[in-house]
Amino acid sequence: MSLQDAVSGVALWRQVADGIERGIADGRFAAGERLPGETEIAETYRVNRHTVRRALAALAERGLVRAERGSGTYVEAPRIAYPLRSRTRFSEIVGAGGREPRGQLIDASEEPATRELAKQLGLKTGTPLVRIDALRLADRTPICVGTTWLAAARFPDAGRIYERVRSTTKLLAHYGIRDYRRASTRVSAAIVDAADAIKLDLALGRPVLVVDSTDVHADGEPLLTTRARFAAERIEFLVENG
Amino acid sequence: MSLQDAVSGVALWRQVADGIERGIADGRFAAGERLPGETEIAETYRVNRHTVRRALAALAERGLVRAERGSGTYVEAPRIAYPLRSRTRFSEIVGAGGREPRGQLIDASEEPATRELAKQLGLKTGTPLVRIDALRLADRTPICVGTTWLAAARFPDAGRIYERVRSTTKLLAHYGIRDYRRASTRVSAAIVDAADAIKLDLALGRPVLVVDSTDVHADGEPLLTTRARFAAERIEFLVENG
DNA sequence: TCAAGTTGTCTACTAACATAGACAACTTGA
DNA sequence: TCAAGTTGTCTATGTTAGTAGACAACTTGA
Repeated sequence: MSLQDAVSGVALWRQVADGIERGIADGRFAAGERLPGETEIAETYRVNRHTVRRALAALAERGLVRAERGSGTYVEAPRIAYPLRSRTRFSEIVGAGGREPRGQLIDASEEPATRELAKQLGLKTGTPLVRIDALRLADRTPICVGTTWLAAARFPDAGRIYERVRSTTKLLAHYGIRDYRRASTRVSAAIVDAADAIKLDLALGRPVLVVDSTDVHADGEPLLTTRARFAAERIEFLVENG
Repeated sequence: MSLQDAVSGVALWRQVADGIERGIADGRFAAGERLPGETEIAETYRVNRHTVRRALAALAERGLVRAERGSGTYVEAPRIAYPLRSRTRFSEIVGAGGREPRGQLIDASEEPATRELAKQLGLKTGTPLVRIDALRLADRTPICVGTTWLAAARFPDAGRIYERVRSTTKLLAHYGIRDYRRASTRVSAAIVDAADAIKLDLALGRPVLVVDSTDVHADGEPLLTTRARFAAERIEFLVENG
């Protein structure tokens, strides 16, 4: 056969499911449209019809398709466009798409800075940091989980304050900071880990877009650094070019 | 157990391999460093040692780790930073990292514009386009495959010319275009498809960063549009912020 | 030298994956 | 109404993934 020799470690039905999902994501199968029949899909992927059924069942459980007995299987879903700008606000993007943005604090804690975090924030390794884990949703769909670190000494009680204001901008405003900007943004992709998969309601093995960013004060002082993981199947980034 | 109930369709050993790879990518395991012992990894992931061995074997085959009998398993690899700018040149980025950039034409053909491509290029659906598929490597490691479309009427023989000059900039220069800029860039993530997996020497099921971009003339006329797929495990994007 | 800890190899068993074929239940359009 | 095409369910069987335990081969440091 053609698929199974190429891959290892990923079940055939899963590969078929991913293939169909890619078709939905890139528009080959439009929302509302009928997918090819199970027999036809089985032929194109050169697998048994039962394998295709399993793939479709998995997609159906995630709400991407819906099977109708005697008729066919139909597509259900879209993707949100997310501009990467200096002052992009999550709520504005989601709101612009006619969806209701929501934020949710998962956890706030203190932990010492790793070498990497310390470098980002211009601190010494081991400096106490406030770590804030938050989840962002559009309507009821989870979009991303973000982990933000701030110097505990500079921003005392940041966790509790964030819990109240639920916004980074408002959090900084609380400490008298009204002007700040994005100093760096790094985008990469990875496979979702177990903890994020649960929070994002994402099947394990799915890709996430990982965005590492650092915000600095107008005078250049590093304020906070964030690592956000976006469900790749629900979002795409728009990069602004001069 | 903890992993297998959460996921379905992805083999346990594969999940362990991905977990370790993530650790390498984000620096938890630095290059040259010794990984925890197989028994310890088995305990942390709550799987059998044989499963861990299979995961490590897969990573070893991809050149990410190297096992030394009696001693331990050691990390081998890094990631290239790739700035997303208006006038970023692949060769400059790779060259700056001390690696030798290479380009390679995979295929050049003609095909009619889909609705989507026509929109990007400001043409009518069905207009004949030249399609150029190219692979880019750093030293001997494949970094990305890119598909570029140009209007066949505006750029006659573009495929053959590209084959000779092996550069988009030089190709446009051939038609007298010396000033052009990036009009839009969209970044998303997906799972590599079978064809790209072979070209990129990537295991199926691995994530790719998908970059859709359109370049326009100084006067705003759309020139070409590209869909490039980057091996996520070998690259990360840097977004420049004002 | 030697004990402790490492990777490498073997056998054995259970559960999940994949194929194969048959037929029921239902929808659609002629 | 009815035939063709669809999804849903069942049984059966071989292959791959995962667990379990034992021991060999090798490295390291005391």
